[in-house]
Amino acid sequence: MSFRMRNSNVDIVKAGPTLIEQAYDAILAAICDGRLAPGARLNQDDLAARMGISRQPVGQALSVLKAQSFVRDTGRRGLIVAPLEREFLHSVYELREALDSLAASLAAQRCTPRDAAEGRKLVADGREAEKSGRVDSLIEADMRFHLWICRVAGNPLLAETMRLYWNHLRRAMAAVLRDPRHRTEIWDEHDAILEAIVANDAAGASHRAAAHAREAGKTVARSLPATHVGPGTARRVVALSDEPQPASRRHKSSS
Amino acid sequence: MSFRMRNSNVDIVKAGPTLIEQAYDAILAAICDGRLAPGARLNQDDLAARMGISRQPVGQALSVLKAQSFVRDTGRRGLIVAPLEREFLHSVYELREALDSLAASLAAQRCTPRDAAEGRKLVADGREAEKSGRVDSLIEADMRFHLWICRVAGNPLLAETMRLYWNHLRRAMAAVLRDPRHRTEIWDEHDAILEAIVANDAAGASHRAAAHAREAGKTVARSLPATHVGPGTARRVVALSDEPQPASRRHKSSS
DNA sequence: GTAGCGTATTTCGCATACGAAATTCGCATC
DNA sequence: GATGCGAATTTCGTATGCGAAATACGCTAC
Repeated sequence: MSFRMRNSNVDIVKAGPTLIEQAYDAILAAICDGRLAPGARLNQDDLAARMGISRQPVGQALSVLKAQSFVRDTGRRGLIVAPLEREFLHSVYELREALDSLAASLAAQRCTPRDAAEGRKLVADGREAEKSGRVDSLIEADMRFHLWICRVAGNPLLAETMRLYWNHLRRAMAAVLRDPRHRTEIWDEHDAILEAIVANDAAGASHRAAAHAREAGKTVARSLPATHVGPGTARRVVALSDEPQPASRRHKSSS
Repeated sequence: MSFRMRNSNVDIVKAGPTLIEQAYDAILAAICDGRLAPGARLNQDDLAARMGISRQPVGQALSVLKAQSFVRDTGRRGLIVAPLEREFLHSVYELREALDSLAASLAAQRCTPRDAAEGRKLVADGREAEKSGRVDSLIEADMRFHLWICRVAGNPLLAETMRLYWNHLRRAMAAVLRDPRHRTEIWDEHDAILEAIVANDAAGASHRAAAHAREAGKTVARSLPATHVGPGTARRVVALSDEPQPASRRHKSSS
């Protein structure tokens, strides 16, 4: 038996990443970075073949993604990637404002020097990404900074909820950041939030975070004038792996 | 979750409730009203047999419930009903305070006379349930009132998120309401929130809702002193259906 | 050319089959 | 009686098979 003595405890037996989890991660990543376009039709057989696994784990992953509004039932047959709808993103931003505000407030009450150092590094990374001009780097830095706040806030449910919301936002942000009118004060605002948190100024951090989220929401609303970038787009899906994998790979023994 | 077209001429084709959804509803209901005790081990075969279906839809339902923290991986083999942990409920109440506050504020800005009538009826029902003294009726009335606010708020994502949180809270509330020290001002506070919403007083509604949630959280913390009502309890599960169903029922043709 | 209709194909939901990991039980040993 | 080891059992993850519903296709009639 796999008894592994650590210095104090025995380490928790972690169930290895199952194909379900891998499929979930892969599909979600593809949706969020746009490789699976909004409105694109999702085919279980197709996805399974691309990943070299059977339909079963793909179906389970899709069930979860459906519950999280990343994919949507067409009513007839099959699923589509959730369209980028203005209304829905408005909903997300409304919640985000409340939750970011809460997170910043809590983080300000719990921020340790170690946390502060980490936060400062994340802001520095963000400014770096801003200079580089690469959109995906910017989005990632943005997301990391805000999820850092959630982690410092010490509320796991808040962190998990925001992880989901951010994956929704990521889909829209690519469009926003390509928009020439996009805001350039983002990392100054982040810096201000950070310093309020580090200074244990809960009210200040909360207020700044709410204002930041509100502005971000406005920017997205401006860049997404169409009701939705919908099913009509029907761009060819380039997902996951273009070549169907040999498809036979018994269990996880070969991983 | 599902966006609903208002006065559209043709009605949307709704895919009938699949066994996955039925299994999800059944298991979630059993968890929330305590028929499946916190910490109880969940067996796919067993659940499937009780419901007279195969493991496949049960497994998919459990995947979703796991993502929503209603069940938890044991790490080794199988799942358990999530224990009622004080820390986790604290997390839920922290979020609830922020979201109820938001919901009340939005609802106050959108409340129509028709909504108001509905809300008043719900409060009346709640007072009735309070007189009856039946714990499950009280919980249901409480939940309905707060979800009414979310619906009036007009943010579908908020409503769905609060639906999940309330199902977590329901599990704890049975214990709280049986506690003789439980608060009796609940429906007075509800009434005050309602009247602020009806009067379009966003700030007042928001403030009262936040205070209400904060008090509710304190009460739960008081009634759940133990770190968790955990796996040790191991009470016999009386779930769903005690007799294993004949188990053969081809497809959904017989539904 | 278009409309109507019947067939073929796609694709999902669900059931079942199979292998692997891990627990449980039994048995032998000290 | 307690302990160590191996076989039987449990139970999950995954693959595959099957039937149904809906779409897509093709054919015929006008």
